[in-house]
Amino acid sequence: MFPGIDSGTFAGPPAATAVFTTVLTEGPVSRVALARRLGLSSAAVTKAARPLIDLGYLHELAATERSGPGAGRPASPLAVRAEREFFLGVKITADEVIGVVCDLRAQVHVSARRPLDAPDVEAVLTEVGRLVEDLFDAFPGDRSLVRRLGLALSGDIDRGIGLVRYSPFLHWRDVPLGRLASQRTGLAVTVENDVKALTAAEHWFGEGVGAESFALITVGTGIGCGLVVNGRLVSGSYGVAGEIGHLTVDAGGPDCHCGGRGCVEAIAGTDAIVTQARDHTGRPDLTIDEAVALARAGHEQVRAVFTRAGTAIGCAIAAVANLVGPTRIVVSGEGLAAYDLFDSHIRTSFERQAFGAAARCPVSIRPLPFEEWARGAAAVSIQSLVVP
Amino acid sequence: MFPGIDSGTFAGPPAATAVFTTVLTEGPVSRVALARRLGLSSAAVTKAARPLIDLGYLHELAATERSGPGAGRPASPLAVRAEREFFLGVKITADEVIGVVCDLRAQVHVSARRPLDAPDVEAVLTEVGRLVEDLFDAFPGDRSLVRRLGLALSGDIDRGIGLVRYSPFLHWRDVPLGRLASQRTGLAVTVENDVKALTAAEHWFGEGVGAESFALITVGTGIGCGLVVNGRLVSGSYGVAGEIGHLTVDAGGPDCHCGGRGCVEAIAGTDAIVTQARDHTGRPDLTIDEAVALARAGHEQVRAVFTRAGTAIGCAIAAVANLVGPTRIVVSGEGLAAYDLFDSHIRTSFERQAFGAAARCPVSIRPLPFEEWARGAAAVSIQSLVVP
DNA sequence: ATCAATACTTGAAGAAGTTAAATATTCGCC
DNA sequence: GGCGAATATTTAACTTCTTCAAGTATTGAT
Repeated sequence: MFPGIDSGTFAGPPAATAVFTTVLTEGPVSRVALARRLGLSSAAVTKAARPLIDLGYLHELAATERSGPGAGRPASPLAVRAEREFFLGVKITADEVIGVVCDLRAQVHVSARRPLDAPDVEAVLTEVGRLVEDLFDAFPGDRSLVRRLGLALSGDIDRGIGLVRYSPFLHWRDVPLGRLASQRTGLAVTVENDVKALTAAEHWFGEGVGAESFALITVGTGIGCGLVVNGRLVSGSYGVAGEIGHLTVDAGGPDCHCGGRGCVEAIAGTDAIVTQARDHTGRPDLTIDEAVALARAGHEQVRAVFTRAGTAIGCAIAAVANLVGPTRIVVSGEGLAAYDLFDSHIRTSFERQAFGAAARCPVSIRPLPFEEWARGAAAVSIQSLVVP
Repeated sequence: MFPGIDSGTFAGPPAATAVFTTVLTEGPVSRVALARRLGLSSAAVTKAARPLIDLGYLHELAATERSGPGAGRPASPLAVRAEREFFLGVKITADEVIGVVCDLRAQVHVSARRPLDAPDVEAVLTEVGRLVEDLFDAFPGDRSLVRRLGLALSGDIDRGIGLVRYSPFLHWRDVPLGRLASQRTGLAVTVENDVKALTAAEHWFGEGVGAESFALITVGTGIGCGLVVNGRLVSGSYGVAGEIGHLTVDAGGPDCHCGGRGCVEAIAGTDAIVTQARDHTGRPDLTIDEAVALARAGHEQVRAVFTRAGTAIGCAIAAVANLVGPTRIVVSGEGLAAYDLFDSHIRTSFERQAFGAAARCPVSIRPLPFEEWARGAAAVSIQSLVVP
């Protein structure tokens, strides 16, 4: 029924899957609360939970809080035994691979990175293999508790079969990365688009928990978007989804390499910001960090570049909110290291452009440590354990 | 188990619902094909289908085509008995109510309309009541086969409880239209936003059949969008979804009443087209029909207005395609009566703006008879029978 | 006529969930 | 300290739905 450590996937009756997923994502919950939440009888929850407890995936917490006004038996909340199993997550970029080891609750225990010099399949597999070894070496726990590896990279990915359909930055087409990495490492491998992986992580373990629908906007060199609608990740039929980088947001904006004009990416992408800051300072070698420093120091024109970028991002978010109406929105990415320069402008612009009540949608804005991408990959791997 | 004509909702075991929905939407299918399609055993399909046949909702068709290479018992495809039950659908606009009677397959049998002079709740209920009477009078079949009424109107609607949260054009807030109309007519009433209703109709009975995800763009006075993602209609958390009218699509476009500039609606909305045509002809009383006639007759500048509108619509579609990646797209609405003036420009612009393979997404463009809106309402009513 | 192929049906067996009753644990109150 | 009300969990009998395996039905090809 439920798998021992050796069996491949984790398939059980629907109720068991629902119970496990809910406990995993929504923290310790009593059986009665689970029953209410999932529309099951409490008897069904008891039965579904037992094998999960026997296998060590769940355990009972000591009763803590008193519930009602007066009396009653205290609940014994079910919680995930986070250290029952560990998961590897690796993000592949053009010039390095970044990896983490996470527990069942997607907490990072170990991380590592390796440079990547050639983008060919063999080189990537080799470096991923070495990175996995590094992670295993650094991992203090029992190796046999690690059976799964998630890979995340930018591009058109078929998660179901672990196929990289097309990766522009690696120049790959139709590479069966899942199968290859599995042969190389001996682990069960999942492959997912990086933005979608991050969205999945946020959906199960971050701010998206409990939201019927939400949107994750990533700001960096490019501007991306991951969507969850009706509780499910949006995949897109033709390998395309969440492409918001080339939405027009500023009628009088700069030309974009896509051929359009005033695209978000041409205003708020990291490269665009650097280019604009260089123009305004006359320093052709200005870096993004220097631009941030200048803006913080009060350089009017450079500051205006960030203001404009924040406004552009706000417009893009509003477009997403108007179209799909998410319950909440998270804005994240390396590009938000200069968070303080963006925050208020993103919000103001969003609220002005959002339609009616959509403006009330909570928006979280926060920078994203680079390891988060790898954690996203691990999160997908965790999902693949629960919902194969 | 399954309802006789008197019982309220149509709730059965999951397999029965799945079988009925599939036969309803995907035409005659054999039991074996259903089993494969739904991941059930053929025994389960047989058992699920029996009560549906007994109740007259399904029937067996004569075997028609030979299947495989040589031999085998021919299939007896299951089909919906379309005239087993009929459904009323009514679209409410600012100045009239339009109604239809549809069969189970959403084929229109009767239609009617009545003017509406006051937009207050009482007046609308009265006219809807009269329209229902008109439809009943004109309906040639047995009245007892009609038990359900769908209402569709623009605005923020809670379909679940039949509540009109906010309707700008009627100036309504929190009107429990479902309950009121049910009391008035004695029918089971569903209420849905008009664009979503049309999307639902297209999803079950139109070009959206079988598509995991698709988008319906309506072009008229406003520009709207209905979405189906992962097989489910997108509702939006704050009463907002599918608002694409104010996407910026033309950097140098005209000002829009929303405060922005170059919005789709300010370029391709019916009012915007008329305004532009008036400017170009110097005739302040020009109607939309006259503008269409002029364009068809070759009036350069007026023609250019339509070209520009088509281009703007194409941009908007591309934005939707890039964000959610639908399997297919339908562009429709009264505004496309001048279909021939738009078609190629919409396509060209869409293909230019769509990202990568998304440009391959099939786009259907066609005008929409006004009764289709009422049919959409009826379709929601049909859905409410099957999936309460 | 017989065989192979395919479609459908049947009845026994099994899985998953429900209801109702029993058990467990607490609080407030005497 | 004991008792009753309140809440949580478990147990056991039962219901429902589904599959499995074996049979029946119907056809084309030989």
